[in-house]
Amino acid sequence: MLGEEGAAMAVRPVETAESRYDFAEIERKWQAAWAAADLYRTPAAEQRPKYYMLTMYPYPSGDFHVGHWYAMTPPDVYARYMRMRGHDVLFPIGFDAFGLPAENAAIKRGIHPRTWTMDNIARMRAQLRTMGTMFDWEREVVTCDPEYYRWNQWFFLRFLEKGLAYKKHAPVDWCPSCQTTLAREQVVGEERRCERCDTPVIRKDLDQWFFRITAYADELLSFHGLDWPERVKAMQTNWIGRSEGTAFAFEVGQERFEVFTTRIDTLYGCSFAVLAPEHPLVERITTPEQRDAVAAYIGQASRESDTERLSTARQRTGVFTGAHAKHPLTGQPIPVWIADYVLMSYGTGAIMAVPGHDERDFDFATRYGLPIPRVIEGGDLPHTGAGTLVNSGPYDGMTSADAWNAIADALEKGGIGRRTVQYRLRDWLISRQRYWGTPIPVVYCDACGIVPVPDSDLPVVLPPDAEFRPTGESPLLHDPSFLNTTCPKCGGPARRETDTMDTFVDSSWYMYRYLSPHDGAAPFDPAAAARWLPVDTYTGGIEHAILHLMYMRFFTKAMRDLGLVAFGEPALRLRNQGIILGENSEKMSKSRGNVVNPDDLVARYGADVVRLYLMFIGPWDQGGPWNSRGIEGIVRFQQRLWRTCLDAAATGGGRDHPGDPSLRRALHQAIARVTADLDRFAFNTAISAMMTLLNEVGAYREAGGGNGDLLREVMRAFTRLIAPLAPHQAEEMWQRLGGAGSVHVQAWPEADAALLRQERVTIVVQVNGKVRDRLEVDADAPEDEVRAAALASAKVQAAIGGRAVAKLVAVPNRLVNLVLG
RNA sequence: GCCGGGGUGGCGAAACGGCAGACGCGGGGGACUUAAAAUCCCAGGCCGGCAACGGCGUGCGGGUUCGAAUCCCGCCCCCGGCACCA
Repeated sequence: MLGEEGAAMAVRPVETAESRYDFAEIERKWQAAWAAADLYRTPAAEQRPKYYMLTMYPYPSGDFHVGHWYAMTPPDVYARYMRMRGHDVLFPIGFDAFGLPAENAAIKRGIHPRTWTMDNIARMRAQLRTMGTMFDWEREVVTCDPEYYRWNQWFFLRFLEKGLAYKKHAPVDWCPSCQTTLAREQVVGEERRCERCDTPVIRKDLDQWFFRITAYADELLSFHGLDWPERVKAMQTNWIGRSEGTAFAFEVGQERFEVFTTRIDTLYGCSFAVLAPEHPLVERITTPEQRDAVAAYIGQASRESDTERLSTARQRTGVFTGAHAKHPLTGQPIPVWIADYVLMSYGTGAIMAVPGHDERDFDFATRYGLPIPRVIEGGDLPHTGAGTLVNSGPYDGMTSADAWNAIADALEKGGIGRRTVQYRLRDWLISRQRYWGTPIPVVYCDACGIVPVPDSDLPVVLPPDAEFRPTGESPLLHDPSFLNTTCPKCGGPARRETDTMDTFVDSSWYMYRYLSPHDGAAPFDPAAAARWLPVDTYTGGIEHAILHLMYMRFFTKAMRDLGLVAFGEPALRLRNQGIILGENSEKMSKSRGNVVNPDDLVARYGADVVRLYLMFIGPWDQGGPWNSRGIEGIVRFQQRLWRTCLDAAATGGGRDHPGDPSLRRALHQAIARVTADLDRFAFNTAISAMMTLLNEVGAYREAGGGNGDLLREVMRAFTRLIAPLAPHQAEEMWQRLGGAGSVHVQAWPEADAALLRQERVTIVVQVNGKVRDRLEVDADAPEDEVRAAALASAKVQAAIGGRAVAKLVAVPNRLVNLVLG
């Protein structure tokens, strides 16, 4: 071509071998450059507003799968974005390094858990680097390091002092496969299976350590000031299970037992009472004639597993104790039964039965021929709703709501009962009968009993030369050097606690440890905490909705009450990722053969494309199936963006073109959209806005636009917009476009409202709400002008068909609706 | 049963109460090429029609409104959580 191109000739970038974007080379280059320049070090001095971006630290299982990439990309994007928006960003990473898989590897293959764990961590660190993440590795936390877990022990001791940690003999859940007890939260589903390994748990009576999370039950119900998904809040609320009711006692001769009810308004309908088979009073009140039947029933109930008890749920069974209790208001004797539909673990383990107005009591009464009185009018029995009271002495004629209060008042006045609140939430069982966890820092002394290990003796370190037995028993039980110690109080011989802590203890406060990961004097540096906490945005999987996220909230509240921090919530905003499914829309698994390996993807497409594609699939909290065709669309986008960038760099001078203003407007529209979309974690629409902008640049070139200055202006801004999502390519583009320094420390572009304004706008003309024509008019044209133009339209006139226009609705710059009479 | 979230083209999905289907995938047509790949362009909800155009369309039935995917009421279905919780 000679000199300047023919004026109207389309100028568009051409694909050549040289213009192909070489992701492998470029990604390697910039990852090395960033590391050498320490680009992602958290700023030490306070200069700009802080932003603490946190993602749930991974378990070092050995390899990241594509789900980890899906989980890790948005926090990285957001951290980069907030940095460009002018914040000092803290974006740390670490490893949740204690846990059973490491111990299983030790038992099976003779590798020490520490070796297994640290090897995995090394491999996963490298993978996280190939993703192009901006984690600050200087702050890495590895929870199996004594330097970390000593502070678990320190917190345990503080909790012990505060009465927030205690030991109790209690019926607990035991996983026979993991060979340890579990917290109630770790037993899932109707079949009561171990959350980790899916084995049905069994009940055991053991001495175990608990954290008193129930002390914060009410406070945990308040999510005030938290921007968390409804789903998570609902799950926690449901788990805590608060219910308001009335507690009162029944007298049985000299004995008495308390019951809890939420339906005190139905008290006059109580025709019998039921105790849980395990209730301590059963033995004392059972009459001699009933003794054999009761003993047989209790024996049968205790032999049955929970699963069996549940499978016969519809067939309610029970046995009469022979005893009678006195109705607190009528004084009538009512029979006392035992039945396994009453649980010892909830409320008081005893109930007042109101068969007329409760399904379960109705079934039971029907089966055993007990009376079913009606105390609320209307409908067939059982009638469980509210209504007007009958057969209720002085309360007849009252509504349920009024009677509820009146009867509660009467019981309180008579000293018989009181209003009270019950929770389903139980205290957090933290004892684990495993080796690979934090030793619980107490010793047992024959003279002094349970003695806490003094702070100065921390950490209590796991013995490194443990012997892992094929039986799966904790090596700590058989390690004399660990087991035998002296009592810190009396100096006599003592024995160490061999239980270790639930690994959820580790994860309950790791966001604090990132502030000063090597601090030898305190769990975290208070000055750093004041600067950075609480976490501004926290991301992770929905599977932790109850477990980790509730424990973490509890820890922060306990730390606040210990005077360690000034706030009560650790994370202000929470966002959950969805799950990436296999190409066949099923869960990815080796057995299904639909696993997508991220290392293969990175080798084939590069990290930027994988990041972009994962974010483009759809709303992040929704997840979705992998699509190997879909990622090719992102490859095309990447290549087209690259060619457009080279083209912009090579195009000369400021040759004006009539398309210039609309291209510049397209840029500012894209800036506005991408900014708003990233703010709301809508990565898919942010990317589509960038694709639209790229299409606009293509159309501009297609139409002969050749203003090189404008093209570079657009592409420099574009480069900054895409920098959080495709950090490597953006860095390379930034350099090619003549930008100084790293693109990742540039200021985020700002949309100019004046440039967003259009000179001409398209107005939709509706007749009776149906679109009949479109008009192009000047922006902000006066209404009567628009109205005249609308009425002048032949299409509109045809639709009106000579009828009268009764009403005209005009929305400026948008539409006119003609309503016919 | 209770709680939470959904239901929009062939597919993934967009849409402050104001042009439904942006953006992308797939399929279709075309340009370039000896050919293919790559790239670029065009069309693209469904039905009728060569077309202009018309009708119908956001799970179903009502309602509010000049105007509803969006708000309200009543259902249906799907996903997730909890579930003998007194």
